[in-house]
Amino acid sequence: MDKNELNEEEMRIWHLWKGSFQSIFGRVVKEMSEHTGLSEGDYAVLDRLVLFGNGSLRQQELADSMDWDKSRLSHHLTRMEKRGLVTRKPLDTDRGVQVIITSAGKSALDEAHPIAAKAIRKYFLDQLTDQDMESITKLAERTKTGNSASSETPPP
Amino acid sequence: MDKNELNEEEMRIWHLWKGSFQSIFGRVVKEMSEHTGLSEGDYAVLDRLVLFGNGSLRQQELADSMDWDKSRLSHHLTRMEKRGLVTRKPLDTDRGVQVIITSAGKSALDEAHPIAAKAIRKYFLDQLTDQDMESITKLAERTKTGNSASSETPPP
DNA sequence: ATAGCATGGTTGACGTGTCAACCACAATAT
DNA sequence: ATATTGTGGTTGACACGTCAACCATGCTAT
Repeated sequence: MDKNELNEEEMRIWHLWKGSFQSIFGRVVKEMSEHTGLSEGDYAVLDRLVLFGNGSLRQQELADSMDWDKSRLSHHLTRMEKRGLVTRKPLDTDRGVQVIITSAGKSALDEAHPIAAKAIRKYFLDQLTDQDMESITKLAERTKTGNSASSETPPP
Repeated sequence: MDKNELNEEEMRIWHLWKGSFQSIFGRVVKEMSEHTGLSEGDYAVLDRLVLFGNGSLRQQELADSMDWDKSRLSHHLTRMEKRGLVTRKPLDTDRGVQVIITSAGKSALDEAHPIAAKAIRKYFLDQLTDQDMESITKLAERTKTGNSASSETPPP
């Protein structure tokens, strides 16, 4: 096999894998955002705030738990703050910032949960065989890097 | 099982699947763009131009083959044109537009091919067992929609 | 004291994506 | 003649992501 190009079979696998992920994931995300007004990022932020911080986390912890860099999170929180989903409060102990979910954010999250669950079932889980699940699990283990902070059940 | 929420196991599978795709795909794309200056979209456009059109296609055909809407493609081509990777020429038969790869575009594509192949091998193919491949193939078949135009070997 | 560095964040510029509105023109329908 | 619909594409606004530069502050080493 020439290491510098892919044969038919290799291409096929790569594109099937890429294609099914993007198609399935796209449908889930679209259904979520259409029915809740929350983007994937919004949902991830809100879910972590209540799951890991009981409603608030410092910005750096939030960034780590999502594997987002600080800049991305800063921009995203600015947009979310503008929409009233979260608040930011500077800490005095430290130069850190505390991110706090608002009641509007909490409501949005509560509404989003069942919708996300249904979409994930419909487009993903219902299509999986036991073999698929085993395969997914093992591949994830095999390709895991120093996957630090994401040890608990994170959002979609 | 409550249809309105996901249990631990369902969550776990969903996040493993999402996580490994994004991690692997991210590494491939990053390696490609770092070593070639082409984004995933650039590469996809250029590859289809030569593969399906021997160097040129009308814009609508290109859009269909990539499953991009016309607006997305229009914006992307504007940027690519600015960088000298493609040219656009209006057709007189029709109100269509012909998209033509430039020699710079062709060179960039030629350089990108082996780099893409190596990255896809390193981060994806080398990690797959036969069972994974079977699983990927079957899941793709199971979730396929009216998948119209993308019948041939498309780029990353 | 002061220079260097790490921490925690913000900002601006720019590439990428999506949506809705628009435009030019042709083919039909009323 | 005038309106409707379809085709093929552009445009502007705005959400999202990434990168590099910046800022304030505190810690360490000289």
